[in-house]
Amino acid sequence: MHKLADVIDIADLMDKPRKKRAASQLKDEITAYKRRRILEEASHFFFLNGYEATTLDSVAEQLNVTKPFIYSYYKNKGELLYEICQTGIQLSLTALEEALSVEGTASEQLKIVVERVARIIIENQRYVTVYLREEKCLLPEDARRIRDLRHTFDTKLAALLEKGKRTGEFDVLHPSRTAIWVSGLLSWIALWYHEGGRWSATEVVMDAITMVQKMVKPAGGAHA
Amino acid sequence: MHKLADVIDIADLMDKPRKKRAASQLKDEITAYKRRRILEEASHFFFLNGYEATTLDSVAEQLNVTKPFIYSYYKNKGELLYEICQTGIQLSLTALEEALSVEGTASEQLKIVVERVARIIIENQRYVTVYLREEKCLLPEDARRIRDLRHTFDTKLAALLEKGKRTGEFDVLHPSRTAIWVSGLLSWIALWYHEGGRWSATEVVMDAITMVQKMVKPAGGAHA
DNA sequence: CACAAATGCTACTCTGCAGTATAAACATAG
DNA sequence: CTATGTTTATACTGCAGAGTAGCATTTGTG
Repeated sequence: MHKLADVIDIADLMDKPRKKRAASQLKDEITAYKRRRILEEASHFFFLNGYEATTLDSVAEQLNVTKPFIYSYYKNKGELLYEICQTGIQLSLTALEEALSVEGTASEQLKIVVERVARIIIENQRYVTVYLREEKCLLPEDARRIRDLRHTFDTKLAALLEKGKRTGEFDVLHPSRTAIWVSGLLSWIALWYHEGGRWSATEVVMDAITMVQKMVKPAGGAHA
Repeated sequence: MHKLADVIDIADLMDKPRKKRAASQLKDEITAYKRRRILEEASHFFFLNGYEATTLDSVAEQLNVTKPFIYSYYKNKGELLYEICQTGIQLSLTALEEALSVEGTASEQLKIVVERVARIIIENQRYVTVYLREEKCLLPEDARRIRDLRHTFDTKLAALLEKGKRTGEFDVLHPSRTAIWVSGLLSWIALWYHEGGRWSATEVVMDAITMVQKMVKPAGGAHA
C-alpha cells in the first residue's frame, strides 16, 4: 500500500543536479544517526528500569533534547520498543547465519555458532535483555514478527544439530527440542552476565561452548 | 525492632476464654486465605500483561471486590510484587533443599534435584516468570532479599556439584559457575514452557534431567 | 538580505491509575 | 434491640507521563 513516490527515489528519476542528491543523501545519514542515538539511549533506560518505568522525557534529557524531538523520529514509545527487540533478536540471528556459512563439520560449526552468538549477546546485552523481558509490552503484530525471527533462529540451530546427528557427531534425541535448550542457554547469558562482575566475557563464552558441546556429545565419548 | 506484642500471641499470655482464641484463629485463617487469593489473581495478571501494565482495579474486578479491599490486605502494589517474586524463588529453593535431604550419591541427588525443581517451576510458572521478568520493579531492599534467596539456591547447587566432583562422579571445572548454568537452564523452563504447547511437562522435565546430566558427565564416559 | 523550509522547543492537554477519605453494611456482644 | 467494632464499597484526589499544537530558531537559497 505504498505510493510509488515512497518506494522509488524521486531524485533519481527527475533530473536533479548532483549537489542536491548528495545533500539529501547526507541528510538521510544524519537522520539515521539520530535515530540510532535515540535507540541506544532508550535501550539503556529500558534495560536499567524496564520499559513501562522509563519516561521518554528522561531519554530526551539524557540526549540533551526534548520529547517532541524523539516523536519526530519515532511514531511512539512502542515503536522504540519494537526496534530494540528487533535488534536484539536480529543480531543473534545474523551471527548465527554468518557462523553457519563457515565451512566445517557439524562440531566445528556448532562451536563457532556458540562462540559468535554468545559474544554478540554479551556485546548487545541491552537489546537482548529488553527483548527477552519486555516481549509482553509489544503490540500483537510486532510480537508476531519478533517470534518469527526467534523461530527462524531455533530452526536453523535445529538443522545444524540434525546434521551432526546424521554424521554421528552429536547424540541428540530430538534436535528441535535440544535447539531450544541451547538457545535458552545462550539467552540466559544476557539475563545473567554482568560487565565487570565475577567472570569475564571470555570466560562466559568459553563456558557456553563447553556446556553446549557436552549437551550434544555422544555417550561413547567419541568425537572429542 | 519488633514490639513484644507483635512477636508473642497476646491471647496465649492473657487468660482469654477458649472461644475467643478459637474465633481469632479462624479469622486469621480467613485473612490468610484472602491474601492468597489476591496473590493468585495478581500473579495471573502480572504474568500475562506485566507488572506495570496491570491495574489493581482489574485484579479487584476479577475477584469481584474493589480496589480498597486489596489495599486492606496489602500495603501497596509493590508488596504484592514482592510476595510473588518471593514465592517464585522460595518454592524453588525449598524444592532444592528437600531434594538434597534425600540420601544418595551426588548423581542420584542431582537427578532428584533437577526433577523436583523443574516440576515446581512448571507448576508455579506464573510466580517464577514474574520473579525473573519483573525484578527491576522491586524496591532495592526487596530486590536484595530476593537476590539473597537466589544466591542461596546457587550456592547449595554448587555444593552438590563440588561433592560430585570430589567423588569423581562429575566433571566440572568450576562448580559455582556450572551451578549458574544449571540454574539458568531450570529458570529457562519458566520463560519458555507453555501449557498445552508442543511438549508436555513430563517431556520437559525429562529433557532437563538429560541436559544437566550431560553437562556434568565426565568425558571418559564413566558413571552412566 | 529576504524568503522559504526544515528542524526543534515551549507549553500545554488528557487520560489512566495508585492510593485514600469517608460512608455504608454487616457482624457481634451485652 | 441498641452499641461497638469490623469489613467492604463509593467516590473521590493527585500526579505522572504519553502524546500534541503551535511558536521559535536555524539553515539553506536566489
